[in-house]
Amino acid sequence: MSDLLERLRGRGWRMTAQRRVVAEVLDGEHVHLTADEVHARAVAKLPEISRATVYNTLGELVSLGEVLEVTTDKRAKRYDPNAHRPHHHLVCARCGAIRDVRPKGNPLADLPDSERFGFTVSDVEVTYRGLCPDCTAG
Amino acid sequence: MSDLLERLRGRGWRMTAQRRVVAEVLDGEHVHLTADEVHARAVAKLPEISRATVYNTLGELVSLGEVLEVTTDKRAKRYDPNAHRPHHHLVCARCGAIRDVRPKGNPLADLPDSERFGFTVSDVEVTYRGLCPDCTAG
DNA sequence: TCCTACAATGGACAATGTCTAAGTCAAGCG
DNA sequence: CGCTTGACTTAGACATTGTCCATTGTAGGA
Repeated sequence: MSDLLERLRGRGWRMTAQRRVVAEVLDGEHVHLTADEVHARAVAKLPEISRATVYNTLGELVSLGEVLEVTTDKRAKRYDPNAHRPHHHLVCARCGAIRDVRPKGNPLADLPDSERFGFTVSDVEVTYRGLCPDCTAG
Repeated sequence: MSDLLERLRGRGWRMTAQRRVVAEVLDGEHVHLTADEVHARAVAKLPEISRATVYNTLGELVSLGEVLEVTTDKRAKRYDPNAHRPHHHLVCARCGAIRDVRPKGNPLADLPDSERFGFTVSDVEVTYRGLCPDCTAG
């Protein structure tokens, strides 16, 4: 949204048609798109945009903390525009559908010092796996 | 170990030199290898083993539940021979090192029905991210 | 020992992501 | 308003990881 564009401009991001389009695509649908899906949608709005630019722009958005990378399977990374609201993911093992969920506890607190092996732990990623209603029925 | 080979034989697995080598590699080091790393180590023991066979065998071991697939980044899948002891992973964001850890809580229980959206949830995967001691210091 | 179904091989192919050299353009400056 | 400049974009080659298939080999039973 313009929010996002505003923030980026404020950080000295040079605004180009390509970047605007990528940001719009991410903001338009709050689903988790792969880089290629983002590219496909971007091409629909700006036919000459290149794949490299989409990858670059996504990478920059991730660095800036505006977008999260999600790796649920080992196919493509997915990009999650919902970076400012902490949440986890529920993935269908059959069809790959992804839902955002918000469990109760705080998994970070569940990792005692004795299990940290000197690591500076800064983040947790929780992925629930199962079958979505459609795949359960089918 | 022979344990693993025993179990596989008991399930009617046809025993070949290639499969034995792959099982040995996985069992030898309790670290998390990528498919190509498994292949490299297997080649050292049995030079003519092919990449396809390693991939096939790893896939079968996963299907049989003897080995777990771990996807921490979007590089290669990693294979975790520690399938019979539930655990989670602690990953260094810089160098990629992986440790097995055992947090206290049960994240499955932290996902209320209202957040399950009709899914049949069967599994959770928790990945802690941070910096390992070496990378924290460096 | 011989048969046969299952397994292995190797090489082509597919999917995703990265890099580079050259051209293009946003935005500040005069 | 028109330069200038360095950041941005492009196209396509390349790299990595994984999958498929037709052919050849072999484990294990009869």
